[in-house]
Amino acid sequence: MILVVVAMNLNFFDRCYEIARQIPFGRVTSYGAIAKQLGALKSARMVGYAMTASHGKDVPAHRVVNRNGFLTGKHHFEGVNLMEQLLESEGIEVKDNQIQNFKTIFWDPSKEL
DNA sequence: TGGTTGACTAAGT
DNA sequence: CACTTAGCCAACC
Repeated sequence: MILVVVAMNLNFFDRCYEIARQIPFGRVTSYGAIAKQLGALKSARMVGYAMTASHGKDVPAHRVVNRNGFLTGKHHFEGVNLMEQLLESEGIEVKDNQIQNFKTIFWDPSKEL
């Protein structure tokens, strides 16, 4: 068994990326929802942390916000407006750091994946 | 190498 | 209803 790594499940971070990558265009989800899908509801923090390390990867981190729809991670993007702009370019309305109609465009990975 | 920190959240006081 | 505690765990100092 040389390739133990192959059989190894993806790391927590990588799993976060896998989920985040599947968020549909124009939809958003929360850290907690992703964590829940990973079977680690109480590890929502790690999801957010994973997003911090998601730079350079194919992860639409801007579609992931906290459970209130607030853009708590906007300061981790290049410029405080980038995250907001990306969302708005997808038809998502953002006001005062909060996603409007969050409940409506919320994408629940545990239900729609 | 141990303590602090953080893009979170739910439950308790 | 505002504030605190607890759980999670990698990165950083």
